[in-house]
Amino acid sequence: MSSSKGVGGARRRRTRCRKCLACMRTECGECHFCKDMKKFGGPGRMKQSCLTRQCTAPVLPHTAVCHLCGDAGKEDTVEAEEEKFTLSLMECTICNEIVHPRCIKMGRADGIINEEIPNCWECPKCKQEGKSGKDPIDASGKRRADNGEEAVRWKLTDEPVQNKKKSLDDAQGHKRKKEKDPPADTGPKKKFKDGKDRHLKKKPKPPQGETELVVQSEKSHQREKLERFKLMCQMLERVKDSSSSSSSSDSDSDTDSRGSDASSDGGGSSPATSPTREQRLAALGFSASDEDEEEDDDEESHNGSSDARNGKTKPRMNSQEKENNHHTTKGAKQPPGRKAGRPAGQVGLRIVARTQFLNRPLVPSPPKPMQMERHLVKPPPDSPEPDSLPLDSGSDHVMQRDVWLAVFQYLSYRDLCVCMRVCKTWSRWCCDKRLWTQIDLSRRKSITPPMLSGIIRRQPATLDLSWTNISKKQLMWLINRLQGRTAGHAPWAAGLKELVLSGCSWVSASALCTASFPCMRLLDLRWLEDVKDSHLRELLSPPTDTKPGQTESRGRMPNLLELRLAGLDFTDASLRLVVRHTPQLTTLDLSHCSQVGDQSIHLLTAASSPLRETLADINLSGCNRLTDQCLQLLKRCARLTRLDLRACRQISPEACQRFADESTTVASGSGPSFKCLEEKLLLKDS
DNA sequence: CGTAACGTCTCT
DNA sequence: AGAGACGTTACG
Repeated sequence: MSSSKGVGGARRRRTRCRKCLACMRTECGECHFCKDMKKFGGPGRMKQSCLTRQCTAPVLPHTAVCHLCGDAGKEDTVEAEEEKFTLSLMECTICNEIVHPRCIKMGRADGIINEEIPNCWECPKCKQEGKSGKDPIDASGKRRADNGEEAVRWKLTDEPVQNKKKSLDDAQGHKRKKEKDPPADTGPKKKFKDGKDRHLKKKPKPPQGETELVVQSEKSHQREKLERFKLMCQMLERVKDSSSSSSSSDSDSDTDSRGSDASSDGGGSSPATSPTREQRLAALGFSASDEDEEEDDDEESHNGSSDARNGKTKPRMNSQEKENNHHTTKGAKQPPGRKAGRPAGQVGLRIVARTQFLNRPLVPSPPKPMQMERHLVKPPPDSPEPDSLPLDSGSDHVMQRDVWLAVFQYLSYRDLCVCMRVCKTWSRWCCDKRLWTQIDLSRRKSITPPMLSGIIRRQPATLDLSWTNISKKQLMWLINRLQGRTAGHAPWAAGLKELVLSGCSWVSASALCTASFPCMRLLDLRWLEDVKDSHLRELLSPPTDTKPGQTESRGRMPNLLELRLAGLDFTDASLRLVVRHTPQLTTLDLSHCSQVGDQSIHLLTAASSPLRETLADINLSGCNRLTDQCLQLLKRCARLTRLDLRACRQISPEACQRFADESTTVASGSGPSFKCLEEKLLLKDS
């Protein structure tokens, strides 16, 4: 209490935005905090928000006003973007002052805007003064980092309040207080504590054996940069040569040209672990290996972006989480052909691991509980700034961003990561979400907070998390930030279109039950652990918390085109829900579903089933309850072009052949077309 | 004024 | 470091 803080007024507490998906939810009634609430029969001591309702974009309170002019935010009064900005209230994360940028005669470019949190920046004054936080420890970790990550933490410490509180405590002889605060450092010390996320404790040293670039000298580092730069220029030349023939332009579609092997191949069940996948992992900030992980000291703490807003209260793992984390650790369901060793000498991959994953432990310890409840991750810009590449000379490189991006789109994920090391600008550009439409983290032992924020930054349309031990909390966190505006989620999110969760546990996948997915086209739940009918019911049934006005409730994934349920032990009750709530399915994988029988097929192909008209591809391999009879039923599927009946013990090859033959005779009208079946019917194998 | 819950404190 | 407690703030 030695001093009142020099700048800013009393700190304004942030409050719910009331617009994000989380805010729109109703309380789950099941989480730790809900159970504490009086309304749910608890003592009401914890006074925390429901875990599923934690706001992803907390705003300044309505009563907040400009420190200088005393007015509220006035961005609504103008149209132009920049003007809106100068008239909005901006809160400085360092001095806490809330001002209209206009009142301090500043514009967007003058401060460091924290895009994770509305109305939040490091004000020009603090920026100029080189302040970067209130404590030196902090400073090291929260600067804008080399790779362009802006690691601004959410810190809402209110020093005046603290002081106030302290004095209050002193006066009252606070009951809870323990007498151990050395008077001298009380003030500053408390500051340090704000946000327990401040565990920026010394970063672990790299293990002795680690070499690679970590021990590179500054000189060779520069040289390396130069080499890469040259390489890129050569590459550009090549691209220019070839570009005349190929119509590039749309980078989205071009991602395939980089040899992406994402989930479309059937994702999780494929045992292959290609280098490309690893490259992507690496690109997300992970080294290619499952096991490795050196940490090292670095100027950047990626942690920043995954910091808790307030540090501590929120992030708690409920027992379910623990269970979840635990269970996958045991690796109970490893897919066949799991990669054993790690590729050696993946320098590029290492580089990334080093720059982005400072907070990972030295040893791949069992997955840590998630601490991301309130972590806010900067939404990806449509096209990362800046527009051009500044050179040391002071001028800009002749090639503008678009040209560079045209080059980048030809790079593998691994190479993109390498490029991210070249300079800050490249680092940003390489995070362009158009370069990252698919992200594959399958078979990662642990999904870490940095990986999660890496995903959010890149906003993939396709996300493969199969055979990982992702926890429910993590998945919920992701979902909240990957859903598009159509869902009323993070408004900047484009909307996840394909999600692969095969081999995960139901406990984790149940996170899907907390949201709706209007954009979702493919959902892969194959070989999910511990799935019961009741679970699928929860997932497939329309959300119960529909708004009062809503009469018609829709399923969570009304636009799903492909659903993979292989290896799950559900009954026709669930299948009925599939028919009802995912009415547009064209592709359905029911292979190795022990309960699927002729009756199931009847359900799918009944006159009342919309799937009868939409299904084009059905995988029923390994469904041993199916008999020859189901083939008659399957003829009802007008659009069927592919049917997999391998390993169906009770289906005779003869019936199969007959089915194929007959299909050829009903060339038009109701039956499947001759060509398609002949080509694609997978006959019972020998 | 009552309810929700943010942010920080203490305890283990 | 995590969990729980609680003063305090935001808001209807």
